[in-house]
Amino acid sequence: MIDIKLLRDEPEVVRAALAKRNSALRIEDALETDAKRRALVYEVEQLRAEQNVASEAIGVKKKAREDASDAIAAMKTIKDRIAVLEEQVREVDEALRYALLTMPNIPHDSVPPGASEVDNREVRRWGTPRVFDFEAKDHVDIAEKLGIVDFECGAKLAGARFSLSKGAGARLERALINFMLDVHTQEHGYTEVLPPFMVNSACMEGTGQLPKFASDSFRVENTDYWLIPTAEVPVTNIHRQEILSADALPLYYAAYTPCFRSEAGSYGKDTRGMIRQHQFNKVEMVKLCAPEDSWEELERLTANAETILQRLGLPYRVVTLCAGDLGFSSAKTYDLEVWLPGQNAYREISSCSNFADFQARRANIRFKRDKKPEFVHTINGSGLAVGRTAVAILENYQEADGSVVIPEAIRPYMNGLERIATATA
RNA sequence: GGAGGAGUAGCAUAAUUGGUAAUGCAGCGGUCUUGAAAACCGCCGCCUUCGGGCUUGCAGGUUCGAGUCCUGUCUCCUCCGCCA
Repeated sequence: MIDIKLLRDEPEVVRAALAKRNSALRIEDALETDAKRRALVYEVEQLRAEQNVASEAIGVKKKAREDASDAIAAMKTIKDRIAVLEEQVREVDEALRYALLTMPNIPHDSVPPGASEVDNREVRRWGTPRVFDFEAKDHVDIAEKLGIVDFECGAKLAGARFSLSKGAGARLERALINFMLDVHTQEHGYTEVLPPFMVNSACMEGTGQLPKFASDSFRVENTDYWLIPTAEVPVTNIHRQEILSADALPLYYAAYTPCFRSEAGSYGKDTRGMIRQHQFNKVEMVKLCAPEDSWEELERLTANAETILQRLGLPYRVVTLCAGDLGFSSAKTYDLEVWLPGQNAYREISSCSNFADFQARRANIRFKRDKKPEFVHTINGSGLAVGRTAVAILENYQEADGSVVIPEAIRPYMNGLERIATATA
C-alpha cells in the first residue's frame, strides 16, 4: 500500500509511477474520497469532543443527585448525528481502503521503463552453458527414462500440472531443500522457520495477494484459509501488527515450504514437465530491515540466491525487471534465470524483490528508533525454486547414456551418490 | 467436538449500583554526583486540521456515558472426548 500522504500531497508522483507501469489506473476518485473522508472524520471528532464534555457534566450532576434530563435529551441529538456521520465514514473508509489496496507500488528510479518482459534488462551472467556432443534432452525425457518423475501418476492423483517424484528424484528435491537451507542459515545468517502452509485472509492482504489477485491462489472451501502461493506470505506476516525494537533489525528468515498456485491465465503455457505446476517446493529468504538499508539488502539477498546456483555449477543470468513486468507489490525485482539446455533458454528460477514499505504498511509492521514508529522495509527472494533447480540439474548434468551426474555440492545430501542412473540408484 | 475459566501499556497487578483506565517494575530524559547508585521531577499506546479524537483480545449492541451489561468471534489455560 502506498502512503496516502504521498497520494494526497504529490499525486503527480503516483500518476508517473502508474504510467511507468503501463497501468490505466486513475487516482482522481481516490483523492476525492480521501478529501471527503477527512472532512467527515473531522466533523465526527468535533461532535465527539462536545459529547465527552457534556457526558462528564452529566456524571457530575448525577453524583450530586441533581436532575440531568435536559442535558441527556440534548445529547440524544448529537448522538443521532454522530451515528449518521459514522455510517458515512464507514462507507467512505471502505472505498478509500479498497482504492489504496488495489494501487500498485511505486517502481524505484533504477527500474527500467518498458511494457513487458522483452524490456527487462540483463545485469550479469555467470557460467558458460555446456556444449553437448550429443543431443541434449529436456527434463521430462530424462526423468521419465530414469523413472524418477511420474507425470501420469500426478495427473491421476490430482490432475494436470501435478507430478509424482520417486526414488532418486524425490531424494534430489529433499537434498536440494536441505542444501539450500543449510547454506542460508549457516553461511548467510538466516534463521530457519517452518510456517503454516495455509494462512488467513489478513496475511494474504498484508503481502499483496489480496484483494486483487484472489484467483491466483487456492482457497480452502468454507474457511478463511488460503494455501500459500509462496512462503513470503506467512514469513513476512510473522511480524504483522507489531512494533519491533530498532536493534532487532535486520531480521533474516529462511523457510522451506511447498507453494500452491492456480496458474489461472497460463493455460497452454509450460504444460509439459515440472516448470509450471500447481504445487512446487521452494526455499524462500525474507528480510525485514530499516528503510535506508533495503537497497543494499536486496543486492545481498540476490547474491545469496546466486550462491546456490554457483555451488551447483548452474549457468545463469540476472535481469532487472522493467516497470511493466514488475509485480504488484514490488518496487524493484531481480530475476535469476538458469540455463536450461532442454529449452535452449534462460528460465526464471528465483525472483528477488524489494517491496520498500509497501507490504509493511499493509501488514502494519513497524519499528521504533526515535519517538515515532516507522514502517520497516521488506525484501524477499527465492533461494531457490526447488523443482526448477532439479530440472536444471537434470538438463545441465545429463550424460549421453541418459544418466545424470549429481553436482558435488549436494552429494553429501544424497548419501554420497555421484550419478543417477536408475530410479533406485 | 463438549464443559468451565481467563484476556487491561514491554511485564505484573487495580478500577464501588456503569461515571470517563489507576499503581508498581522495566525503559527514556532531567536534577543531584568526579562517575555510578539511591532519591526526586518529567516522559513512558496510536492518530490529529493541535481544538481534540481514539485505545481494556477483536467486531457489534444497549446507554447521555461501557474495562464493567448483552450478542458474536479469536486466542490461551483446565477437564472430557478424539487423534498424530
